[in-house]
Amino acid sequence: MADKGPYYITTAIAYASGKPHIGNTYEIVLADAIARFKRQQGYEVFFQTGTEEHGIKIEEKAKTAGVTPKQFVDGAYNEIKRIWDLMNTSYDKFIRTTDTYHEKQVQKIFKKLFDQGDIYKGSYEGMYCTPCESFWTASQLVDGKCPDCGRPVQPASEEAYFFKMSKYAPKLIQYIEDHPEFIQPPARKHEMINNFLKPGLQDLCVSRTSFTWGIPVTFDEKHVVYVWLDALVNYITGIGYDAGGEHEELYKSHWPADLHLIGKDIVRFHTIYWPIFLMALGEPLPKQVFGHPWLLVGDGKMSKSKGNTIYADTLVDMFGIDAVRYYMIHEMPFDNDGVFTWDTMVERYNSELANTLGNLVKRTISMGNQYLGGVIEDRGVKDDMDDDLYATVLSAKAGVEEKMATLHVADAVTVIFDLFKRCNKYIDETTPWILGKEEDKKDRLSTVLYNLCDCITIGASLLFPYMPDTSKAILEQLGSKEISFDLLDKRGAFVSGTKVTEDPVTLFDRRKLEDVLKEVEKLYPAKPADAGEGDNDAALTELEHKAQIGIDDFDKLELRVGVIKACEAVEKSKKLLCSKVDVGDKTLQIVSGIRKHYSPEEMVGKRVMVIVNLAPAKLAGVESQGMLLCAENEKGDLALMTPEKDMPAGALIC
RNA sequence: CGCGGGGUAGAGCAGUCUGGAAGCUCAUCGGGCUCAUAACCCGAAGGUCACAGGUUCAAAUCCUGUCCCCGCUACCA
Repeated sequence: MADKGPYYITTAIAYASGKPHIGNTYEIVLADAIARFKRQQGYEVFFQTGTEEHGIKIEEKAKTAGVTPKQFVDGAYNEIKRIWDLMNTSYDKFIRTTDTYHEKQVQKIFKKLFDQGDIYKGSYEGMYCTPCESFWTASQLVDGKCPDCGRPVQPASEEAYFFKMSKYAPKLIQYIEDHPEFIQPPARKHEMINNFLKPGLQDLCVSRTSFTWGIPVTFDEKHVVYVWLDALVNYITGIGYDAGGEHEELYKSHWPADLHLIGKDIVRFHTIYWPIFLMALGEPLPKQVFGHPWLLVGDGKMSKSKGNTIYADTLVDMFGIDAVRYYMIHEMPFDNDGVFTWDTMVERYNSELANTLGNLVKRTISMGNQYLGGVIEDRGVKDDMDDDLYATVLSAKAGVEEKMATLHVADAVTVIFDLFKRCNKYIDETTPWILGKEEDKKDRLSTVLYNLCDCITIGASLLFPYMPDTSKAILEQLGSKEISFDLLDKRGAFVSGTKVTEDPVTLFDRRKLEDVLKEVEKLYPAKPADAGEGDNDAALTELEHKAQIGIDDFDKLELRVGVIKACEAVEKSKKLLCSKVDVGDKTLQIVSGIRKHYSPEEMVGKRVMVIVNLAPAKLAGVESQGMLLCAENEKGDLALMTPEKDMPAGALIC
C-alpha cells in the first residue's frame, strides 16, 4: 500500500480521578476508528492517548482515600488503561503526566517561556476559599462558591506566574481565520472568536502555590505548573519534543498533529491556549481540533431500573466489544449530543448487527455449504442484477473515504451497512435456494454465491476500523484474507475456489429487550419507590461527598426563614431573580439563579430558607446580601426549601 | 438588542452551503419468500419540513420578522 505520510492523532488525556464512564470511553473509541481508518488508507499513523495526573483534586482525593497521590493515580491509570484496552483501541502511546520525561520537559518549557519573557511573575487576583486554601477564577466557581467545598469565597491575591496571552491573540485570530477547518465543528469556532478572542484575552495564570501535587517550577519551588500547561504539552512531549531543540525523530516526522480529538467542553483550551503556547515555543500549530459532542445517558420510560453512570465494561459484558463500539460510533450525531438508552442499544444490536450483518454472513455461508460443498467459485454466469449489486458495493469505499474526510464517522459506518443491506436484497433477487434445486443452474448459483462472498469480503474489510474483531471473524469464516484498501473498489477481493467454514458461528445473537432490561434491573437495583414519579431516580448516582465538619463549622452559618416580599427579574441576565426577603429584623436583597424555575410573581409570598450572614457580592451588577437555599437534582431542576409548618420570618433554622 | 446552534412522519435523525417531485433507521399495517438469527425482500399508511410574510416558473433549502428549545459567555452568594 502506498505510504501517504505521517498522521498524528490524539485524544485528550483523561483525568485520573476514577473509572471512566461510557461518555469518556466514547472519545477513545472514536479516535481509534479514525486511527485505524487512516492506517488502512496507508498513513503512517501515530495515535496517542493518556492520563492527566496532577492537580489539587487528585491531591485531595488521595488524601480522602488515605493514599499518596502517586498511589492514587496509579490506580486510576490502571483502571483507565484497562477500559481502553478492553475496547480494543489501538493507541501507539499512552502518556502519563507523571512520566519523568514529561515532567522534565514541562519544567524546561516553563523555564524557556519565562526566559524569553512570555511568562512573568505577577499577582493573581481571584476568589479565595480560606478553608481550602485555594484560588478560583470566576468561571471555576460552582454556584458562585468554591467548587470543592461549596463554601463562599473572598476576593484576594497571591503571587503567581502569568502567560502573556494577549501578545499572541492577533496572530491566533489570523490563523483561525486562515484555516477554517482548524476548529471543528464550525459552530465552536464562532464561540471561541466571539466569546474569548474578540473581547480580548486575559493573561493566563500558569502556576499555583496552593497545592503541591504538580510539577514544580524549577527556579521558584513553591510554585507548581498550572495543570493546563502541564496537560496540553503532552501532545508534544509524548512524541519526543525537547525544549532545548533536541527533538526525537518521531517528533520531527509527526508534528504538527493532524487531529486533536477532544470533548466540546475543552475546545477553548485547545484552540486558544494551546496554539498560543505553541506559537510562543515557535512550533507549528495542529492542523485540526475536533470538539466532539457528548454521549449522554438518557432516561426514558424505564427510569426506575436505570442509573446515570454506565461503564463500558458493563455493556461489553452484555453485548460484546464491537457492539459497544458500533453504538458509540454510529449513534452519535456529528455535532449534537447523543444519548445512550438500553432500548436503542438493543434495537441497533438486533436490527443492524444481528439481522442485517450477522444473518447475511450466516445465510451466505450456509448456502455455500448446502449447495456447493463450501467451495465458492466464480463460474462466470453473469446477469444484470450482478452489476447493480456491484454498483453499490464498489462505490462504498469512495463513500466511506468521503465521509471520513470530514470526520463524519457515523455516516461512514452507514455507508458500509448499506452495502450489507444491498447484499441481502441480492439474495432475494437471485433466489439461490431455487437455483440450488435445478442441476443446470449450478453454475449460475455458484457465481451468485461467489458475488456474495466477494461483496461481503469488501464490506467486512471496510468495516475493520470500526469493528475490528467482527471484520476479522467474517473474513475468517469466508476463508478470506485481509484485502489491501486499494482493492476494495474492485471485483475479485474474494479468491475464487476458496472454501468457506463448515459451521458458521453466529456473530451476534439476537437479544430480547425484556431480557436485557431484566439484567439491567439486576445490575442497577431500583430504589424503593418513595416519590410518586420516580423519574429522576438517583439510586446509582455516585454522590460526591464533602469533608466532615464539626458542629462549630455549622454554627458559623446563620440560617433563617425568610418571606419574599417582592421579586423581579434582573434585567441584564437570563437566569437571575432579585428578591426582597424579610428575615425578621431586616429585609435583604438577594439575587438567585433560579429564573428558569420560578417566575417573579410566584416567588412573592414564599417562605424560604436563607443564609443571612453571607458576605454580600455583586451579581450582574446587582448586590446580593444572602442566599436562598434550594435542592437541586441531577437534571438541574431546582426546588426552594420551605418550612413544612408555618414559621414566621426570622425563625432560626438549626 | 452578548455570541452561536437547532425546531423535518409516533420515536431518533439526514437533507439546507450549490433552490427543482420530502428521505433514512426503528415502530405500525399488508404482501412475498423459506437459504438464514421469529430472519430476509417488496409495498402501504403516516409530515401544512416551528409560525408569518417575501424573492422565484419553482423554497425544507434564499431573504425578513415572530415564537419555542439547546450550548457558550457574562452573573446562577
